[in-house]
Amino acid sequence: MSFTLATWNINSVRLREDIVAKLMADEAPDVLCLQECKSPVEKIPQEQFQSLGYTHMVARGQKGYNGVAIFSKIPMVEAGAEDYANLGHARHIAGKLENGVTVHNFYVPAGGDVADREVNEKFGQKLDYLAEMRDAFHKDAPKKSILVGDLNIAPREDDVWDHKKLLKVVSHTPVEVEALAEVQDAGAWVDVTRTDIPDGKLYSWWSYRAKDWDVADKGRRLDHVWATPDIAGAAHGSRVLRDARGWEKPSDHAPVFATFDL
DNA sequence: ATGGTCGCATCGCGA
Repeated sequence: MSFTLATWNINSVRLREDIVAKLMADEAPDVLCLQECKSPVEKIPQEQFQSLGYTHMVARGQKGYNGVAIFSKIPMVEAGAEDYANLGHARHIAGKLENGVTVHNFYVPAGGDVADREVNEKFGQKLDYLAEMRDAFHKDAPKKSILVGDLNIAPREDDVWDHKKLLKVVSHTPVEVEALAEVQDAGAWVDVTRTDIPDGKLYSWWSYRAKDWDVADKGRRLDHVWATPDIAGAAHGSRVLRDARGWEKPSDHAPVFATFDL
């Protein structure tokens, strides 16, 4: 069977219910992973999504901040949720699809403005979160798994609009890039997006602060689709739906897609 | 070099 998965930092699922529904109607991924839902689970607007065929949901939520959800047309059993670095934040949810594939949906801490844990506690929390992700995948090797989400790190030079200008900017510092590589190595995760689209600039986020985001194109690839080696070869058709960044009242992130033929 | 924009626990904070 074949299924398509998308990941999207939605920046409030309640405010943007209609563009989530638009994505579901127009693009119809079988599985849609959202981050920054900014909603308690019980206030996630499920009715419209169910009517579009997304009859299965697993989610973790909190009021105002964070929050992750997986909507699926494929039956799903919840496999769990972790609170890495003990932040008490809703940043991870995992679901197991009935085809045996486990989907991990992450919202890694952004890390604040200063890339120094001595003066910026949030940066330390980001590094701690990544270290605990690494340790968890090292301890329990993932199989038949997909990891997606807003990882808040753009690892490659061509994942940012200007590598040199961003070397000291949180999301592209060498220490973060190394920490993300350690997570990836620990689970033997394959970067599906960059396997499919190996060359050229590729972004999934553009700041709200640039009114001419499309022309200026000062983007970063913060949103990722990874898979374990046993299913990574089945992946194809990766893309960023850049158009969605220009929709009415947009999120500052665009959805990232991949299809798996299993 | 600075400030710029969003969303919500809304006039401060996180992104």
